Amino acid sequence: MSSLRSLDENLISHIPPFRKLERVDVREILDAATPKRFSAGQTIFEEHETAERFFLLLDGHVRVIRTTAGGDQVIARHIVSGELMGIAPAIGRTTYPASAVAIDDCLVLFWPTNLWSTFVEKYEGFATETYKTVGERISEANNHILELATQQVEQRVARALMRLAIQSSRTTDEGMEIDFPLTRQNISEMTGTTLYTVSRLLSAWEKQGIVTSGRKKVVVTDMGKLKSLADLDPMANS
Amino acid sequence: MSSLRSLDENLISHIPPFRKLERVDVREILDAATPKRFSAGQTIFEEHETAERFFLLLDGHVRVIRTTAGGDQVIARHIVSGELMGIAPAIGRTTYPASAVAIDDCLVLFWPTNLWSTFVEKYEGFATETYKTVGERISEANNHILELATQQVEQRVARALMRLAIQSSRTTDEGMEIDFPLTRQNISEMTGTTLYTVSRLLSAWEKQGIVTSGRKKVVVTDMGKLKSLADLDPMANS
DNA sequence: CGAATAGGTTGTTCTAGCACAAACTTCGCC
DNA sequence: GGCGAAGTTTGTGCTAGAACAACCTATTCG
Repeated sequence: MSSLRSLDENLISHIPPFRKLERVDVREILDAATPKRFSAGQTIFEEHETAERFFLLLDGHVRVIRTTAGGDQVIARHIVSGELMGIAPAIGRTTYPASAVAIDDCLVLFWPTNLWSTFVEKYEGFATETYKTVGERISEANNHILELATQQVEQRVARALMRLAIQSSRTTDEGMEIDFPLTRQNISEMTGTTLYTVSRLLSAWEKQGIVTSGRKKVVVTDMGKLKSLADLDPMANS
Repeated sequence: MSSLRSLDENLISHIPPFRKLERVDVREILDAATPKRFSAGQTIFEEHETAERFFLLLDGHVRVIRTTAGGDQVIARHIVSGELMGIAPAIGRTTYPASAVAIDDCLVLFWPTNLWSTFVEKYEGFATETYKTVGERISEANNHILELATQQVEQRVARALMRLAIQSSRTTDEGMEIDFPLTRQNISEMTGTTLYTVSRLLSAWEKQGIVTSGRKKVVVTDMGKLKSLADLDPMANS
């Protein structure tokens, strides 16, 4: 009760889907929300499971994962604070299309799925903003397809690191440090390659001063060079 | 005028987004629509172009294409009759995310984009149905990513053909014939490989009685075998 | 504190499938 | 009815990157 009351309106009032709302509406939405903590490694929801809730990540990082029949894992995306997740109802699904696991300790709010339609009808701008989010995720997915179909492993890994650095890093004196634990294996699951190849690439890049990396840690020290690797056209050898 | 009046309500009344509508509503929607023909090879809309219209394909087949900076093409999906396309407004975009070209002669209806919000508000079930469509396309895209990241070329091509055969084929005495012109090059652009590799695969499969193929033509003669190729787990060699 | 475990590196081998080349077939069209 | 363009086949390299193996280094936890 007291923990519910303690949810501050500023927590969510700046987040896109809620940005255009009146203070009272935000209050209402918060009152309907349940906050929950997940510790690193915990599963927030599972692929194929009935989507009984949708979530807003307030703090921490979440990995969205799909698994093949053969047991291979693919990391579809990373969710950072301020993003909605598990929004199956938005796209007419009753079931989650992927699993979500907490990378570090996370704080989320969640609502029962049946409230989705209420939100969409009642709160001006909520629908448009979330559909914009959906649209962005479609574009991301399509770009990912384009990359997998046309680019070399080196470029794909370069792009993946660039995106992560832009999406979720802190700037240190070394450069842009990706601010959640990230293994070679993780990177390989984002790019459709093997942890060995990623390891070799990182080693090579470290020698060229493009990145610094350690156990579960990657720092981009020269974004310019990384970008030029990502943009390299493999066909342009004329 | 007379061509407009000639649009029959049965044309669209059975199509998911319109299925739940009253006859009058269907009439209204048809009256707002412009019909247009495209001949084989014509571009219906182009990637990055401002999305001024959304379309319903009434007859024919459309290829949805994305092009990389390096000039490579990727076929994102095929649209068959009865499907909406160019629905950028549904996902909060003002611009088309891909190009659409007519594979054979096509008949489409289109509406100005600004009618989208009217449709969503005014017609019960239109929103839910279209968001379901959006959801299906997201799933498709994610499956495609999974495939590209984890499967061998042979499986990807097998799957692509399976899907096409299911989605758009006529049954002849030979088997399921994909009912629009489809080249080796096209298949390679759907699966992220080269036309040479596709050609070799088709030749091999033809010898095994799985497919029959000719110029711009593919017939699946043994869906069961094709499916077992698609499902083959490359890791399962123990 | 020391063993177990998770993560990382690097060498070696091997092959799927790309690249390029060349010839063949089918089709549309003047 | 024959020419050119578009589509297909097949052969011959060749290499990116997967697979496997072995070893190393942090971390964690009893």
